[in-house]
Amino acid sequence: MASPNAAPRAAATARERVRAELSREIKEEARRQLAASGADGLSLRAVAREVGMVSSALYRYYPSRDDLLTALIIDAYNALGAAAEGAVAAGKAGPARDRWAAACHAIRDWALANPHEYALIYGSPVPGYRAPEATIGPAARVPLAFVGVLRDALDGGEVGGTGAAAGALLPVTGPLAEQADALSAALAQSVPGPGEAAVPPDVLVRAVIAWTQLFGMISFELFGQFVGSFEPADALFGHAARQLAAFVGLH
Amino acid sequence: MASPNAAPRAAATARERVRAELSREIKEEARRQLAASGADGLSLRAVAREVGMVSSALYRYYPSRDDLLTALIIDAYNALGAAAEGAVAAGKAGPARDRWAAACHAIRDWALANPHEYALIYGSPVPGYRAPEATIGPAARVPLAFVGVLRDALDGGEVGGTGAAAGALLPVTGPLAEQADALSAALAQSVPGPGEAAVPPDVLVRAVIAWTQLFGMISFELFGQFVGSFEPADALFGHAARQLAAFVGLH
DNA sequence: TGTACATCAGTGAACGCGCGTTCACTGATGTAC
DNA sequence: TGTACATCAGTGAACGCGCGTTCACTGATGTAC
Repeated sequence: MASPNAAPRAAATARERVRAELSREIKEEARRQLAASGADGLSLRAVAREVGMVSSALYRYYPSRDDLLTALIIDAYNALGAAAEGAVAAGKAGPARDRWAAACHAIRDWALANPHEYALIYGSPVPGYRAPEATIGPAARVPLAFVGVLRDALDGGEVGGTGAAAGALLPVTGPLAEQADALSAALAQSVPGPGEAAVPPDVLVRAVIAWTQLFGMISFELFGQFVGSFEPADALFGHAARQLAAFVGLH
Repeated sequence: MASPNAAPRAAATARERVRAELSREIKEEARRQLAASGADGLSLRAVAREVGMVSSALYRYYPSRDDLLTALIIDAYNALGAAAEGAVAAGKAGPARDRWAAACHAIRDWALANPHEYALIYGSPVPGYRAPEATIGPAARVPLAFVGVLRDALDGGEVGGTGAAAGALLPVTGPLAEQADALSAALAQSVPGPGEAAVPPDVLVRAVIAWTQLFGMISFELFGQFVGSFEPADALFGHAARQLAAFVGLH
């Protein structure tokens, strides 16, 4: 803001404010079209039409269709990440297992409310589109929210240790153990976060399994693989969320 | 074949054989384009060009682009189903847990070898396309292959009963239990199959969880969510397949 | 075996559509002195 | 406060593309007697 080579004036000029406003408005309309008809239904010309501009004018705001799509992808990751983080934070007082399940529910709720945005980030890749690096950070928020739950639980002694329950758990060995160790180390140093305990590899691997299960189940629900069996999937989802939190070893 | 109102001659006429041949050739070319550039890259005109026909001629074989797509979807489901069934059958002599894991590996291998066909059936729905009833049967082959493993295992006493291992397993109750009961009953009567034992609801639910985990993990691998952590995912996959077979309760 | 007719496969032109992107331009808004 | 100039937003026309589908047509292949 007040840095030497920032905007010419400390406050945003009128032009800049209008520009930011219109950028937002264009993105909003694009999101509306995405929600209505999916990523393929997103057309620059249609967005321009709706915003009341000529199509070429959009190029003053987004250099190409892909850039607009990238903005939507980043927003979607951030919205979903925020939902997960919010659920975790809201459950601060309760047991770790509940926080984990709450994050799962928040993610599902968001996905059901925003199916096309979900499909955009977790469905088949958009053909011809290559996700830029800027999406990596926002995409990591959901997994990091789960890691946050794990760390808090580790700090509070809320992981594993029931003994009997561990009977059906397979040991993590070989190359998988190496990958998990490396990830655990990377998390410990790059994300100082609240908890200080490093996540043990076997817990991390079980968490990854739970994480993939979550998104597999949501995708199946959204993409129609449950028709005629577990539809509506609310009961299945609630059970699975709790079951997998238990599987991870959370109390 | 020899029924009264079948084809005019018992044997297919030359014309019919040519027609069947060309239908196959068109579908093959369509599959090639699908594999090369995904469902959106599939264009009737391009297929016609490659097959050496004028685009309108395709309409003698497939009434519309959607019908061609449907044919590809059915083939994909059948190919994947056959792969899963084959893996199960090949493991007949071994323990149930291995048969389950073998099916998982067969499915993943197929998905990695045919990513666009996988995306076609398990990725985000193709916009504007509505899957006809004819896809239901082929789509059921994979889940039914898993059910087959469960039934054989139940017949052979290869499910559950370890006691200690069941500690981390949550009971299946309420509406979920009802859905699972209904599905179990439907399976028992509509698919007589090899095993005679009905699948207990809690086993069925755990199997569904394992099933969704499998596809979640494959989708994450294929769609790039593991980059930088568990890539390559071979070790993770092998572990997860065995771990979830154990989770289901298979020996 | 031969002729008259019906069926079918494939052609080529056309319809109507929408798309992403570029480019030279006109005004309006801002900046410097 | 006023003028000269630079920056920027938005216009309108155009380029070049490919698509799915329809339709009247020409030949070739089959069928019936």
